[in-house]
Amino acid sequence: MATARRERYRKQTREEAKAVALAQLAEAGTAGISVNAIAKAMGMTGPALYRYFANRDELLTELITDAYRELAEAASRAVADAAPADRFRALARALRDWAKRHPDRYLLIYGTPVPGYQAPPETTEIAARLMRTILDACATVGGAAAPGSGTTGSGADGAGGEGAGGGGGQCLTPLESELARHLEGAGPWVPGEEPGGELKGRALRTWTRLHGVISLDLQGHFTDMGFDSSVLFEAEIDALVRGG
Amino acid sequence: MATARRERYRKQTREEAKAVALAQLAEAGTAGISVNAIAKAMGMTGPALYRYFANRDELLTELITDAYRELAEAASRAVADAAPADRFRALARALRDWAKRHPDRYLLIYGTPVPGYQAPPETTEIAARLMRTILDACATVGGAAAPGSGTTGSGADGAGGEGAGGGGGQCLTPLESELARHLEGAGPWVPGEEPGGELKGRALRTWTRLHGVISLDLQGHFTDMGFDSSVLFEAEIDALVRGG
DNA sequence: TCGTTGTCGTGAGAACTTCTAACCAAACAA
DNA sequence: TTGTTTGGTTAGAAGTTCTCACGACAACGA
Repeated sequence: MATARRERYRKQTREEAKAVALAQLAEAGTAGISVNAIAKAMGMTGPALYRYFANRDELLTELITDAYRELAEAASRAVADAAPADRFRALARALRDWAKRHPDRYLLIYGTPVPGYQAPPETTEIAARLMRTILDACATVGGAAAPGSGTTGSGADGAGGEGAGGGGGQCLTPLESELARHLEGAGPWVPGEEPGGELKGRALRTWTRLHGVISLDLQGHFTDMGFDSSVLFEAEIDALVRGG
Repeated sequence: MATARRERYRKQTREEAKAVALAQLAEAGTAGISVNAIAKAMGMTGPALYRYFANRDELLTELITDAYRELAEAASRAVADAAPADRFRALARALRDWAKRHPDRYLLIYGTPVPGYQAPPETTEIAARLMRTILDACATVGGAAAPGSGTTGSGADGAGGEGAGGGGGQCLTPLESELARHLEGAGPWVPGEEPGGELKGRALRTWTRLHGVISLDLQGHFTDMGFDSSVLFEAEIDALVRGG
């Protein structure tokens, strides 16, 4: 099995190329990633890299799926490490922490797509895994107690989220209930048993709300507004565990 | 004043160039905008366009500020045309409608920024105008009735949003109140009198939440999930007018 | 040990890109 | 009419992605 050496070497240079690409991404954005420059930084000429990546897009795609996988892993690890009652907050904070630690990579996943770009099937598989994590975490907050649409989620141990305030949580607005009904029959989001419409609605809200503050924060739209974005983020977490 | 002819002609070709650029943007993204190709489509050679735009970035910047201005105008027009009680919903829908009508231009404003890029001062002026519109619309929903931090917003005619459901709206979670306190002293967001912290918090929540579903929708992250994003959007509007 | 095979890297080059420089003609101003 | 400004051209530098033909070298079978 001397051919294993080659395999290892091949993988090694691919990883090195991706590392250099990440450095370029951080300091000059997606457009700043140059195959030629990467090769030069690695001590070889441009065309040599085409032995390892078919074209620039393949390299970019690999960067995207890697980032996506890491984000999903950070999320599920945070959930696994937290006490049941803290899972939802831990998930939210893990998402934001990862994004703040790797802003360019987060925007690589959730940033502006190229019109013709088709996400590879592996990406959708990772998306499903992340969605599973979000759904499970949502099921731990207040969950399963709601009437009507049955939340057939998996880990539904109703621990509830330290209800400190006054108003009754978990009461959906009319349109939120309509959303739950609308989502009831929505296609297979995750492998395994499909959760109920209300749980899906909660997951969707957490996803979009957290992404809303994270992305605007990363893109610098909060600069010069004189406030700490983490306070806003924590308030949104609070609103989510409260409002369902 | 024969020089006015030249001024007019100059403006005209600039507009034509931007129109061609928008077409390229729609079908190939930001990276697909080529000065050379634009010039060729207009019937001239590449370098000729450099008489009208200093470089590619200036053209891009003009596209961004144009889009930003149009979005802000669409928002304020929608608010102005709506009855006081419907202003908030009208604003939210106007933002989404414009984004769905011009997806690439919305992502030009709120999409992935180039690391070195510095937004021109006019951009921040437009951002302030849009924030003013959002703040005013937020002041019409439930507003001004909250105790504590005084909402010194301008058009605060408390019409309220058709409270159909049961639970009492406008009760902030502990962390939402903390956000309001935190925002109380935040720097000058808008020209004129500065609104109170609670109102700012509401505006911030509507901004980030609406952007969250709009951007994920435009970037195609909802495809193959089998639901109508407008239902989610309406539910989020509902949650905003309810939860403050 | 020799010969074959497959992989890796090189330099050359095509077809692009942005952007500068030099030049020319037409339109405007005095 | 003369002079200046403006808009267009071609040429070219420096960069990009990516293909191709060639040489060098390691791995493998006989």
